[in-house]
Amino acid sequence: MSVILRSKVMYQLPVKTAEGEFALGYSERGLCSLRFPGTGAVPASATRPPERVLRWHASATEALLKTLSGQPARVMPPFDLESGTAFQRQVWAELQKLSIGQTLTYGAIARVLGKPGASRAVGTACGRNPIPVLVPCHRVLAANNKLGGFSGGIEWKRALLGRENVSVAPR
DNA sequence: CCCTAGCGGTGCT
DNA sequence: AGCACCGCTAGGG
Repeated sequence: MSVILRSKVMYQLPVKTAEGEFALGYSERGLCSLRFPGTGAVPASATRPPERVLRWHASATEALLKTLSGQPARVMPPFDLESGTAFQRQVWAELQKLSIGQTLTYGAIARVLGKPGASRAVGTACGRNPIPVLVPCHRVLAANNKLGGFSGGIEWKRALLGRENVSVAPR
């Protein structure tokens, strides 16, 4: 009777910011995706989302604006991260423990998970994070204070960290 | 700086 | 089952 549900995006709603329009996706369980500006138009919902989703979106909007400005989010919507593998969800859970300006390395997360050789796999899992910014994969750096990668575009990572006053090694 | 070997999880054949 | 792909890392030149 237990079934692994793919987190289906049922509603997509926009968030207008100074940096452009983000697209937030919601399943029946909560926020399940965040797309950066310029990654495709936000499709208009055929039907008006239920109140519950609108409340989630209000929380997510505030949290996103706060995080983009380098301030702690006061509220968060529920996250639906069930689409991930067990390993990915463990990594994403570690990301959620990081507050503004707090960073870890890929290797450190691997060690925390008891898999010290899995730093590269941690990087891949970060890259699959469906809710960047709010699940702060941008706070994971490579060894020696280097920037590492970012699926949403390395300039976004640099900007997000800069807003949080995190200094990163040049090159 | 560069290059290389080794690494683990994932997804596609 | 095999294999290529990766947001990595440590070590060496």
